[in-house]
Amino acid sequence: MAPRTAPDPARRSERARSAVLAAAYELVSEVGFGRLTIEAIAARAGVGKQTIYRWWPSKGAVVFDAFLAANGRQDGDFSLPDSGDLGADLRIVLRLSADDLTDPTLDRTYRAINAEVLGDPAVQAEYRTRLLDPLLNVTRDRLRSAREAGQLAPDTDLDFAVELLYGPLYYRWLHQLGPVDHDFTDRLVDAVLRALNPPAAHGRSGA
Amino acid sequence: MAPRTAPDPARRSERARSAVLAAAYELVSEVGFGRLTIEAIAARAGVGKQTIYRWWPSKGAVVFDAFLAANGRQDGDFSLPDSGDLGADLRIVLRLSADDLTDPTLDRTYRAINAEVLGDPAVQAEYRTRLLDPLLNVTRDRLRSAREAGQLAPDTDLDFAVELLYGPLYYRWLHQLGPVDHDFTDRLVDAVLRALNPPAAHGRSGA
Amino acid sequence: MAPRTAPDPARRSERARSAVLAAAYELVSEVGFGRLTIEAIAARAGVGKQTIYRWWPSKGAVVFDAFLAANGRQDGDFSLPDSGDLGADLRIVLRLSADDLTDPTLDRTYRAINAEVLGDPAVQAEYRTRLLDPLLNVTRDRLRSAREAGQLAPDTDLDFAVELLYGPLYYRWLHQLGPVDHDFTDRLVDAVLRALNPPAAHGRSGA
Amino acid sequence: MAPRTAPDPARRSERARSAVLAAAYELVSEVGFGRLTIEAIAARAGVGKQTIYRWWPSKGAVVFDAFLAANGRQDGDFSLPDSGDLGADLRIVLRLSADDLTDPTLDRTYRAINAEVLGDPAVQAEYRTRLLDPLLNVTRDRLRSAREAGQLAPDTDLDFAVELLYGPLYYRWLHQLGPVDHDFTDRLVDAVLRALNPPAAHGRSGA
DNA sequence: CGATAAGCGAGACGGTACGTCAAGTCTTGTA
DNA sequence: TACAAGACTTGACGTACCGTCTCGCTTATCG
Repeated sequence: MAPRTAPDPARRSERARSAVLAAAYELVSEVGFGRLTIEAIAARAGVGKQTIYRWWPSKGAVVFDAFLAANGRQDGDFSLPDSGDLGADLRIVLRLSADDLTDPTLDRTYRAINAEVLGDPAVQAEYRTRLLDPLLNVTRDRLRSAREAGQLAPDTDLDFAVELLYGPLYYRWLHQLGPVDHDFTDRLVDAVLRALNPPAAHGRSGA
Repeated sequence: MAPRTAPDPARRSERARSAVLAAAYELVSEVGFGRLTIEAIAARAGVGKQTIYRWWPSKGAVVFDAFLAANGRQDGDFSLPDSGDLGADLRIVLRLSADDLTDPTLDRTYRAINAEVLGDPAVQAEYRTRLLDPLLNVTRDRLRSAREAGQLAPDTDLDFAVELLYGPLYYRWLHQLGPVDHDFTDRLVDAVLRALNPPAAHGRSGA
Repeated sequence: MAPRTAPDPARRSERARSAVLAAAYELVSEVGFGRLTIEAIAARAGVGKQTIYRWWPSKGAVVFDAFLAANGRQDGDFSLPDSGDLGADLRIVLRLSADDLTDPTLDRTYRAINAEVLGDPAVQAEYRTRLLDPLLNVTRDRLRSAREAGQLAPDTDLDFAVELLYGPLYYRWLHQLGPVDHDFTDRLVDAVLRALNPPAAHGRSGA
Repeated sequence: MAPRTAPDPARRSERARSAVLAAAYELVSEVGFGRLTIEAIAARAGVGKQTIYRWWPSKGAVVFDAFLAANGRQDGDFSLPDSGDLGADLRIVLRLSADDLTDPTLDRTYRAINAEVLGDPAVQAEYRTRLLDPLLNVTRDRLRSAREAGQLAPDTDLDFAVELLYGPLYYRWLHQLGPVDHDFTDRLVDAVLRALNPPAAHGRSGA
């Protein structure tokens, strides 16, 4: 009944798919997302435009897939260490995030993606499910395990905690308010842990 | 030295200028920044395209000016209350920020501007000087007065404190992680004050 | 060697081609060549501008093709009658030319084309090869056959003769020096034949 | 009552007038009529655009005036020699015409003017009265004096004769059918005289 | 195992918007 | 009040890409 016969994934050309993703990844870091065109991707990839339109709904989706393919988060295989020392573990993951944001190529691509996220709810949804939520989830999991271990108050709002942690990092990076370095992320972790611990929690994690 | 003879601001038509800004402001909230076109702005404003190109370097700059003109931050005339109660004062300003971000029209325009900021360093610079820095400055001033009043530790890093405050708010709004309401901002203020005033507050800050 | 990848004529849309030519032909006779725009042709033809730019180098070339398509000289299939009576045959062809020049639509289009010819050497070259030379050639051929039949002096300069014939016709038409009618062309043929015949050619043509 | 107050010729700036004409004349020979712009004329002349629009109705009129001003035909002061030898006198004037048409600058300007003539009846009318008719008139006068001297038949159609003379010259020049040199014009004069004086010349003209 | 239907590259198509150019008009001092 | 200067509205330019639509040409099941 569907007038538009959906393409058959079984017959999809792997060669074309990866050429498109590679071309998109290169181009977005060369010219930025705004100046990136489907035609340029097709030309660089040696692919017909229709092949792109057949498999991706939008330019954002292509770049997105390209980013995921190049940065290997697509398999949800990453998690936080759990050394028992919450502060140490958070410092590790925030330092890694800072390193990513600081890498020139990733910085550019990240900005491109964030700009798209701001402008297109569909892209935002995909960004959430494929990139952001996985990161927030593993962080939340680590906080939960700390809460269960009694290192955080039983009523700690984990969602809120995660936002306290990543919000300032993201804010500083996006608006270039200062260096996104390990000193900053370490101080950030300390501050968030202070905020999360009730006043009476004298003995505390840092101790 | 200028290769392209610059237009003479003295001869600029105020009628055209304000018509453009009004049209841009309306359109960006109607169709979003991505679907906004210079031609549509010119048509709505009853202005020649050249008049826009003569006075603004880019679509982003027009929208930006339109936003500033409509939201009157250009005169730096706003500041925080200073009731003596830091927490109360911060709650007020964060609530106002949340209200702005929640207003449907402002939300859309804000996203458009932020997308531009991400894509164009020049736009970002203007965003910083004309919108963001004034806000951060008045907030920092309030924190400073609190520090001088002995309500915060003398070595409190005010820049960092400001980022702790606005970062999570912005993060939640941008990625739609949850409702941007007064409950959230109130809890945020509390958390930040806890982070700034460590649990053993008296002992520590007094040390 | 071609820097700009040439379009593939095999893929050319016949529908678009003929719609463009028809629109151009209509418009040039409606508004004249000067007020004719590519955009108007594209709009009338229901065609994208790019389709015109893809296949024709200039507005003049489009109008030109339109004229040829509408007046069917492109196949060089026309020739002069050869009744044996040179004067009679020339009178026929000049009368036909005069009729063309007198037709209101053709007049307007002809003027447009001639104006282009004057302003653009490339258009002129095409005008020569596709419109003018074919006409001059068949006329020259008829004169040659007359020369071979002994009706003209053996040393008659055929190129010159042809110019004597069409020059005054064209001149009168272009500058509107008088009616371009059969009386005029008949007298013109007589005059040219007198000019071509040596003084001693007593008995002949006029007799 | 007239809403648009006509400019007062008495207050006209001679400096501006001649600067405009000079600039127009230079530019038309540099870039051709098609690429000539009013703005360029104004800029080159150091004149406001409005000054041009105030005194000339169209680009064609400016170029026209410029041409006349530069080539001094505006005072109708020229005429043909009358040596008593019609052929010799015609050869002289046709040679001069050919020289004009051959001069690179005049050629370009002439083509520009003729293109305008073709496209605009108003320009054509002015061309007739200010350039073409004066030339045809003096030629016609010379032919008339020859007719009165019995060198041409009493019933010779002088208008027709003039067209026979200039038509082929103009035709060859415009369509670049061959060299516009003295050999050509001399042969043209001979041919026209043959056409006007039929073979049985003596008998006839003497009758 | 050969037909047949899909994905593929290529690229022409009808469109929209771009950023530029020049048209002709209007405004603002200056002499 | 004519002038130089130049900003204004208008409209066409020629270009870049959009997303859709044929084209032949592999390729890889299935009848």
